[in-house]
Amino acid sequence: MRRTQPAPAFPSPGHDHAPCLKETLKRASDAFEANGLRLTPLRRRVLEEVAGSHHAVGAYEILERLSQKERTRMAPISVYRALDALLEMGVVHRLESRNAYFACHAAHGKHGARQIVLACERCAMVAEIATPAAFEAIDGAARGTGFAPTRVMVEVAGLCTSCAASPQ
Amino acid sequence: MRRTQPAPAFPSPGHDHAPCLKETLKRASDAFEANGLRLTPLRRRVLEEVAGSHHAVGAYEILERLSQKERTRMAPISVYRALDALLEMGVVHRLESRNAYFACHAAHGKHGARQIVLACERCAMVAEIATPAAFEAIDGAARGTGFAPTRVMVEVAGLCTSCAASPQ
DNA sequence: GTTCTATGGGTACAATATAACACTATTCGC
DNA sequence: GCGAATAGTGTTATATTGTACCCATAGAAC
Repeated sequence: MRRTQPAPAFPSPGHDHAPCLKETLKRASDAFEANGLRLTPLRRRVLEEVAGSHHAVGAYEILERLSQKERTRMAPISVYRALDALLEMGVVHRLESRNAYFACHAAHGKHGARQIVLACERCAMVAEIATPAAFEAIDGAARGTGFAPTRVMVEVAGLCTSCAASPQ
Repeated sequence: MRRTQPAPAFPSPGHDHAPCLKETLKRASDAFEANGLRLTPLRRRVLEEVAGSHHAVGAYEILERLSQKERTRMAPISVYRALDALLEMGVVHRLESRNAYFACHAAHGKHGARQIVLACERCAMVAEIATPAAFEAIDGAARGTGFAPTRVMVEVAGLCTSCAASPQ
């Protein structure tokens, strides 16, 4: 029975992350293929950095990590191009309030990311949760004014379970 | 009776903006005073630029406008400091998805800005509307995961009434 | 093969935001 | 009044984030 439970929004810090990563890579691979594009080595490496944890990371942090790991000197634009492709495929999202990027660890519905983003102010851990009622209320309110929404962004800053529990 | 209607979320482009501006300045003045701080000339000038329309403006745009109007050479940090003070008072908000700032043209409730932000992708016009149901759903969903929210940000990108109606 | 699109290397630069330090202005207690 | 504490601003330099532009290569399409 436990296997049918959804993963908790904020996995414990010590959880086995390998399956999370593997699944994200699989979905990325599928998404690119479905669009006639390629999950190239560069894109894959960038995705691995982003999806290597449940934390949001900055583009320049990705850049530094890759440069160190591979002893190459990458240009920022290379990372941004890879991120753009991954964003386009929906396997990576941007945390607008922090100029950072995080992997989507759950399959999206057909309407794209209708999930709210919870981002810990202390550790930068990120979780997405489906919240249809919120999006319905937002859509309704927006349309009620004559506004035609194309993208809804909900980001909640606060403390994740671990950080709220730990002192200071 | 018309005078008791709330202002429309997106005022018509040709509306008389003077009352909007005046009201915002008044609320700013009150807010600073209530906190033992001052709406200094610098802060007032920055606020006038931001509140001079219902559009979101960038910090460097404010900087350029002020520099031109007053034939002075201002440093970016001066604008940012004024913006910080105005943000702190809640009379200006930041449009996170566009690194831009806009004036709050409506009084806040006691719990700060529990309003969703509608931002036109074409003309950058911004409106805020209270949407309690959305925030309740978001709070509930977040707390349900053990997350402790401190700030909820809802930004909706799309087309405002005017832009949706005009061709292209 | 030629052509088209996708991909990415490289250089430079644009856009946004802040650090650090010095100085002035205002308030508050006496 | 006067000194101390805090708020506010000027100045210089720099950090952080993101793009423009040009061109080389690779793979698919015809």
